[in-house]
Amino acid sequence: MNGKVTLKEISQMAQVSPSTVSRVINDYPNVSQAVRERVMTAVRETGYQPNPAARSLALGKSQVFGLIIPKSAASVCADPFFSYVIQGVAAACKAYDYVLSLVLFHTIQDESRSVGRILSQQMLDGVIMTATQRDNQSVYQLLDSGIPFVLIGQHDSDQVSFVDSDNQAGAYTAVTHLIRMGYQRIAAITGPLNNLAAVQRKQGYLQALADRDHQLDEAMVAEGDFTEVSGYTAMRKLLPQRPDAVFISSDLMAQGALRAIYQEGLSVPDDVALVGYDDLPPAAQTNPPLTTIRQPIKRAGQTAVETLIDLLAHGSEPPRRIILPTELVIRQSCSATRPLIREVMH
Amino acid sequence: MNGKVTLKEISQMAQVSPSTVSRVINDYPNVSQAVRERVMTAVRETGYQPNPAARSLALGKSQVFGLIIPKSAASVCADPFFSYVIQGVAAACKAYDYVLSLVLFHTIQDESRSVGRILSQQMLDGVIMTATQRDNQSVYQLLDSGIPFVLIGQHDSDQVSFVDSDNQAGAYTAVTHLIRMGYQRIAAITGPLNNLAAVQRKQGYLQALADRDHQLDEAMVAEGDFTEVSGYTAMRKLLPQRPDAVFISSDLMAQGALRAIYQEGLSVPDDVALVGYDDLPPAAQTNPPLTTIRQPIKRAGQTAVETLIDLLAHGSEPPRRIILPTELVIRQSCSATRPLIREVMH
DNA sequence: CGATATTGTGAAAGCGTTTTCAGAATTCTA
DNA sequence: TAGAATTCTGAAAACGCTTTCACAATATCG
Repeated sequence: MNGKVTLKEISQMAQVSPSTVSRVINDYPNVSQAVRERVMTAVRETGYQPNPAARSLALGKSQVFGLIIPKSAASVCADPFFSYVIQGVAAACKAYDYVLSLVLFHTIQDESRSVGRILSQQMLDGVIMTATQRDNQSVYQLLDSGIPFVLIGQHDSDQVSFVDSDNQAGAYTAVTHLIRMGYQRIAAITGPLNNLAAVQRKQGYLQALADRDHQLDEAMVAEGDFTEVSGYTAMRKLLPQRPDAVFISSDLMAQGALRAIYQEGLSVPDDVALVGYDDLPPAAQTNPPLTTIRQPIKRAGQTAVETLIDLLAHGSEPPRRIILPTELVIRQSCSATRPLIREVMH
Repeated sequence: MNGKVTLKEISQMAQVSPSTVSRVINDYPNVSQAVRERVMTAVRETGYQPNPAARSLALGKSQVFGLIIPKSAASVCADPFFSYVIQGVAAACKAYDYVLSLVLFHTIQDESRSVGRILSQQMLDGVIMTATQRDNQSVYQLLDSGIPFVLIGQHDSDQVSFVDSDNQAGAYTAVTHLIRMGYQRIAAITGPLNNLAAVQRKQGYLQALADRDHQLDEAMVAEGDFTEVSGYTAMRKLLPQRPDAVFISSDLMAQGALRAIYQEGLSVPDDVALVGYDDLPPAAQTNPPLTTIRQPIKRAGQTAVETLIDLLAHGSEPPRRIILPTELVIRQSCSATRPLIREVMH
């Protein structure tokens, strides 16, 4: 139908100046009722929509936020974590009247070259990025570019604003729970250790063991990369050590671990207890349902948007560092009865 | 660092006119080598990035495509289908040098009000939308707006360009497979019947039964809404009819059905065989792995982008109607040995 | 009722690009 | 080597909006 009627044409139809039309469509005061109505009529009749590019140009801002997810295609699809991040960010953008522009990087080479292009292809008022490898350059590129910028997850640089959950505390809680339940040989499957969150969760695990005088056995720790398959592989590596419980740094890896355990004909939680991390819906649908650490992922997305708006309003200094709490969710993948049995056995 | 150096400043630094700078940064011919280098130097020194809003305004296009997913927050997160659509569209956008803007509608009220706002908030060169309820107005709004527009999934209107997979044929293949395997009491769990794809799959089911002279029993068909929970509920409704096989219109619902079956202490495929639809990765990770109909979802996303570019280049008439093939993927959720057993029993 | 504050309106100058047009400088042709 | 063809370059007008400024019209005050 329309698509190309301009403000000037409206102004002619309504017999007023362009300035006045602008005032009307932006709801400014100081326009007489009569004129306002004449303009609104013309707007309605023509289906006029202001041209966003022109508006951005005049205003010097676009009302668009970018969300950058530097992950391989496969991971983004397979890991519901990203669905929730996207969802949270999208919802908050909408609530605050921003448009969301989504950028998925597929390969790492892709990545560093692309940050510049993203910024030049589109006028973005700010950027949110999910955490990435520790040595990744994109963070510095964004920092250098001067664009307001919030990371979901942490980074080594202390200049970045970020939103994250308390990884170490979450892991600590999970492992402490296992210890309290009486498990003795507690293994761990970590995320990729070039990822800060993975490191922090591992530290929580180690700390919990240390605080309760449990021995650390290096062979009881296997590194995964947050994928289902890596959980499977790691668990196969761990099984010969005969752990009676495993703390796993993501639910998705826990699903892989489950596969490996069943394949050996063992049962959960009787032979091996499991605690996961994330508490995304699939966690409740495994068999048995997973005990896990709930991360408020959607809320992190939302908070990231709010933080970005804060940066826009009050400047990027000092960087905001927001840590959201986690929560232990108890389901059936570690037995509630086990400690009783143990005590009887003593 | 930068962020606000303009073309005009570059032109002063390089002692040339703005027109020439524009020519250089857009790689036009007819610029002397000397001048070109002077300009490039200035660009490099300042870290100049052209302002995308100004460019869009001058060019009359933005290089931005919108992807609209009119779904509740919950479904988008829980159903990997959408991850794959997003992934496919994002990858293709990047390949063709478009920026992707993502819009998730959370509620239906949201939806119809919003289409107009989306178009006015951002300058979009085209829109891709995933299928929605049949009576939904958004499609007509988009059509009316005149913006180039491709639907992923079909619609009643014959004016829309769309990309879809062959739902009816896929379902037909699945059910025929079950019949060939010797199953007799074949039930179905459909998607929400206000969704065209759901209807087409149901029709494929009915057709396959009819073609092989199987009786249709209304009580053997239950309607779900593509969610896990609805699969669970539907399966519970179906179980009293003692089906020996069920065709389920999405893998996610099949997972729910599995839960219901296990809860009754029955086994798959010995008591009930299952065929799903989609073949997203979770399908291979269920226990047992799901036989299912593979839909090329990522490719549909990619094709949608390509179609949109085609519309841009050659106009929207006539509407493009693209149907992608599906494929039967055989795994363990329906027994390969069953027909033999049956024949022995006869 | 004249002076002053307030409200309503339009002209015009941006915002940062691209592009058309014309003119200047260079190269080619015979 | 004169003329024509070609290659470079810049001035200026768009693109469609917002906003400042000035001014007219109206309302308010003592």
